Amino acid sequence: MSPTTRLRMNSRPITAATASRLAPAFACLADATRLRLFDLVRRSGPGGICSCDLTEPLDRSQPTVSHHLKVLREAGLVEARRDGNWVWYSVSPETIATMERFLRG
Amino acid sequence: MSPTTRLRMNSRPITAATASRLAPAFACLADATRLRLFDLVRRSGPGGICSCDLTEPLDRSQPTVSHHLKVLREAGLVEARRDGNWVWYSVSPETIATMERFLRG
DNA sequence: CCTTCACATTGACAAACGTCAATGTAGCCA
DNA sequence: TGGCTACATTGACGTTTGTCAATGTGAAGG
Repeated sequence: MSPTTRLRMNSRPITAATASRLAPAFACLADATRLRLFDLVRRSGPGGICSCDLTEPLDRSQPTVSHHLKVLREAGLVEARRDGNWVWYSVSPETIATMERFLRG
Repeated sequence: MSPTTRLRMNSRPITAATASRLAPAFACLADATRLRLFDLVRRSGPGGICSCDLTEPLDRSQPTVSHHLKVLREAGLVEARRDGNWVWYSVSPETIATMERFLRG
């Protein structure tokens, strides 16, 4: 018989469905470029940062940065606000808080 | 001139090197199966959980579970302790704490 | 209109990833 | 020694991912 069969768990493990909702959020920060991108957006404060100011510090092409911003936006890590020609990105705190709660256990 | 050129940042953004060290930790939890695997290990408490008790609740083959455990171990999220034929896995808290600090900002 | 600027989308490609069947390895016990 | 058990490794496969060049879109200014 397997050794932990009779061990009691502290609480229920997360379901496969919950994991499938949580994993994409972690996947957002699984790439170094995207992690730095998120970091830059977060440090820009509540006003946000313009997309055009992100290409140079990341040393990536404009389409690549645009792609990563889309991934971050669709996962709910950042939000975009249009102002004329410019698009300002800022942090959307809810998903980050969910990830933090999971890590805390 | 770009709109945020003269904005002052709260502090320095993380370097590319730091991001390259942090991203693999997030990549560990970027897959739903591996996230559930980590969750199961964590809930098993300080004594850890035996590898053979992880295959069935995850509905994955034994080599797949073994592979994911290796990824988690090499990233410093879990640690393994051998006891005869069995291998017990438990959480290694340091990397998780680093991820948590990053999320907190 | 026409141009320019900021940003998004498409298409393509190499690299990385998740998965399993098959096989290998190491420890226990008779 | 031989066999059984728990786990690791290998090899192969289709899928996903990060990247950029080329192109598209939409808003502002003349």
